[in-house]
Amino acid sequence: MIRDSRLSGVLHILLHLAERDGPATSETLARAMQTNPVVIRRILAGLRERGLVRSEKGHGGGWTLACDLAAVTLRDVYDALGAPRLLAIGNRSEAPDCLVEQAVNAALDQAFDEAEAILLASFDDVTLAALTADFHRRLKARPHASGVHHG
Amino acid sequence: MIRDSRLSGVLHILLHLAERDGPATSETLARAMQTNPVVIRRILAGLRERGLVRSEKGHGGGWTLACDLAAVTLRDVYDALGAPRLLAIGNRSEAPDCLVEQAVNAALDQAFDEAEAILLASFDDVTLAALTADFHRRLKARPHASGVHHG
DNA sequence: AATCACGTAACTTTGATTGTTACTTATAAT
DNA sequence: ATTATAAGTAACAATCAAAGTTACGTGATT
Repeated sequence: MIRDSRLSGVLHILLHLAERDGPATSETLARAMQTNPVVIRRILAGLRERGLVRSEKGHGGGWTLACDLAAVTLRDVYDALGAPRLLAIGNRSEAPDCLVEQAVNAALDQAFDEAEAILLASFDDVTLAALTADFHRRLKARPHASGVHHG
Repeated sequence: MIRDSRLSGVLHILLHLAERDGPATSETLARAMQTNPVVIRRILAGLRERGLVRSEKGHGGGWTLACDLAAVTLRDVYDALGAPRLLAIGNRSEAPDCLVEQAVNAALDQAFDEAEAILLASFDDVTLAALTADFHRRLKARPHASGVHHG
């Protein structure tokens, strides 16, 4: 079971954008994220629809932030990604008329629902501004680091 | 991202075993679970090492419960499966020296750890006996259902 | 001995994500 | 206008883990 790291990745991108003046191209972002420009465009397409980023074609084009960092939470970003599944384990949904399976599912679903709610509530509590603030704290503590990527 | 349903599946198996007198063969269990005997053996192998089930070879052999249902929790079963990953999303762990990534990871890890702890605590709270009790409640509410599989 | 059932290694299939190529469309600079 | 740049997107390939399958070995019962 492979871990979906799109949320982590897109936050990474947003924070990088926040540290730039001008637009960043998919090409640039892809190099920073060690992936492919098309992957970047795919991920950011959802965010653009939510008004979190803007894209411009042609010369001098690329991606820019289009939101107030203090007003956007991890939950907003998660939703913009299409609210992907949070839990790696789940119920077999075959034979739902089996009473044994119903009993098992009922017990597990309660635990799963609770955990998901906790996670989403945590996402609600963190703004992008809090992340950039944390980044600058780290930068201050290690001033020799540039904060941007080399490759 | 595919969901790991081994926990759900193995609980299903354990409850079925609890409803039987004699041993059940991998063949029988596989039919009930709509899967392959080898898959059953693979899953139950971990449980046998933990003493939750016993297996006997040869004529009249098969799988039997080897534990006190009231003393075993979902957590024990989960651990016997090798404590598979609970969360479907996670951090990109590339470029860990990037301060942006560190800030992102710190925020997410806190949320992830909390959700995992909640989930495991829920597992601790449910015994197999509670599951069988729930099954019998359902059976009583729908007495026409057999509780076992047809196939 | 013959049959039954688990033990296990090796391989195949499946399903979702991610990566890649190729091409189109829109914008800016010359 | 032409050229260069960069996103938009469809289609395809590569990857990877889980699940399924085959084949054969081991041990127990009859």
